[in-house]
Amino acid sequence: MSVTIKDVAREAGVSVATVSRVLNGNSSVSESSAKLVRETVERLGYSPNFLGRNLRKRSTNVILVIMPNAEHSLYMKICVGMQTYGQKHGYDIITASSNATNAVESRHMNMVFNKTVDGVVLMGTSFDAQTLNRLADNYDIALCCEGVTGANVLTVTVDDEQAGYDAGIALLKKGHRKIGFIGVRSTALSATLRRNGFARALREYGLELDPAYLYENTYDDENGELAIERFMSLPEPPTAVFAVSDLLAMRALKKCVELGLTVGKDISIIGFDNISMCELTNPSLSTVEQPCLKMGELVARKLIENINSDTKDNKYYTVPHRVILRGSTGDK
Amino acid sequence: MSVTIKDVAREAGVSVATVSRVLNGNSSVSESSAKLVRETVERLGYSPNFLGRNLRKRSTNVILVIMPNAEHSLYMKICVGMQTYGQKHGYDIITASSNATNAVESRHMNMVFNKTVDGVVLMGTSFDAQTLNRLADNYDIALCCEGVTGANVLTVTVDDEQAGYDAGIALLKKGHRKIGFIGVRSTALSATLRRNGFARALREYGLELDPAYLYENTYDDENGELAIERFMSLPEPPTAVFAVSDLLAMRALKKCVELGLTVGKDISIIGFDNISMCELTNPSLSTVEQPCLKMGELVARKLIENINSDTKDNKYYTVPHRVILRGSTGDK
DNA sequence: GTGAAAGCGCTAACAC
DNA sequence: GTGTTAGCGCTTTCAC
Repeated sequence: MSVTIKDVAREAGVSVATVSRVLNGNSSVSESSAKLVRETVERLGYSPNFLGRNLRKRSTNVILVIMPNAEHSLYMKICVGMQTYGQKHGYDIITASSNATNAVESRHMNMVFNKTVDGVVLMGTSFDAQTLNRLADNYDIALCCEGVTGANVLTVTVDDEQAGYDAGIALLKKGHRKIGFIGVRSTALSATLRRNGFARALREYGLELDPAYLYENTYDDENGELAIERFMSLPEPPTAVFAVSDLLAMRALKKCVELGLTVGKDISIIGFDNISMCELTNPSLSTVEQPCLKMGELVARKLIENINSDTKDNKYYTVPHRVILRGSTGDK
Repeated sequence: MSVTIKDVAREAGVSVATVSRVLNGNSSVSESSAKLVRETVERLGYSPNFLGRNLRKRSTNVILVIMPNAEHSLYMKICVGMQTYGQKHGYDIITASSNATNAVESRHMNMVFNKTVDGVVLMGTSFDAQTLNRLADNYDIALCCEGVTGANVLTVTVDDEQAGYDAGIALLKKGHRKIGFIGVRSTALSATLRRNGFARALREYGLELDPAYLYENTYDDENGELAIERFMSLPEPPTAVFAVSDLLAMRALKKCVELGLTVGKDISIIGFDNISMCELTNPSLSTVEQPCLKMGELVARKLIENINSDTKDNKYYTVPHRVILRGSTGDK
């Protein structure tokens, strides 16, 4: 049924080694044999079986990305960046989603253990530092978007603390002094770092992070709405809000509009990520951009370098973020 | 370095065949050997190499999904549905994006040819019917979301014509008679079918599809805005708009708001897909839901059945859609 | 119930 | 420049 290298060799009247050489193009083959082989490959519609090839080579040139939520366009954009780099260097990127559960994440990690893939990128993992370090000893793994304290593992993120600071400064510069913070309470570092940076910005203006202006729960966008409800019930509601994700911010924005507020005037909102949807809200949403393509390319490059080297680079890389002001933020 | 079945066999003092039998649990092995093997597997941290296993079994239990645009949450949601079914039946789902270009799609198809995956689902393909039929003869492939006329290939979509009809009727029932249509001009069937259904609804109310109310270009969301600009410059602008995708509809909605229109009152808008973002616009967006999870499960089930059978089911399946009315549609 | 051995399709070391 | 052959890790027949 399926045509193999043997069939090609027999048809072309050469050995399988010659066919293999032509296909891989590293060893020297006479032009006449090469031509003959290429023609035969074409004629039979032969495509090398990668299971055989990879088994022999002990590598697959495939990288797995495990993400908590495949419906979040941020992650998929990063994958596009990885693909861009991977394509140029002979690697395929495949994805799997863990629904942010450890059990599913572990299941997918089997693809690393059983050599289905050469390496894995974890976009926000449920593994702890100790586990990650143990894994990194034996396999090529990288973290992206979300670092883990104490994990001595290749990591690519934005500088979340600085990004939080920059978002805060952007609002402070617009004259806002009462600023609500919609965060996430979890083991995840990034949300905490963003809050820390935000608090640093406030301090620079002689302000403290008022607990009343602090709403922290999960990334579920419903919390954007709940936060606004809480903030607006205060005697002195904030005039601006910083949310650690665009989805939270969008839901907050929607709630504000429903409450009759003019966003960008009565209240300013800034999100985080710069998903494409930011430009489709009314008004469009200010945000802190994560350079997804750049992040994807960097993590792919570093991971592939690790795969092909015996000295692992387990450094922590940060990529530049960028505050983007749109209609949802205005002067106080 | 990597521990193999041989190591386990040696350590446990049994043959590799016995280890294999224990691992696969089909053949009969004495309880004592089985226990011994399991303990040794545990102790050595053994994980079977899938390349070896798959090479021998001539299958990988992996299905590839090729989608034109990985950032579209619709596709990812369908993948979640596929995963749900796949997980229960021992299949992994991996994804790749083609950026809607034939070259990239073809490149990814290599994973099918070289046996890296057992089958493939194409979410809107650039291959023509003839090519698809030829491929389907030799490989297990399925189309999802978007059928191809003349392709005798397993396909799962909503009934696009009926869905277009239902969307039209929903607006007509609200009293609208001047309805703009934002469509897509391409080889893709679905957009055309939706327009046909929409036209059928109009005819039922004694109306014709007015070319002035017809804007057809690409899925690029910018067209939502351009369409509204065109419609609103007409002497008699439409009082409602039906767009063949939520993204087009959202961009149209945004433009209407910018023009000072009250969406849901001055103008009604209905989209297509029911992506989660529909509830985050202001007002929230009416739409025609594609049952992503159901579609994913169905296409996974049918494709896996095909993979494991020698008689291929190449039928065209439709799944039920649903009109969801939200704030963006109101009475005329 | 268990082991020996063949072989899945391929690459690469070795011989010529 | 080319062919022969071992072997990647696994499953599965075939003996016993």
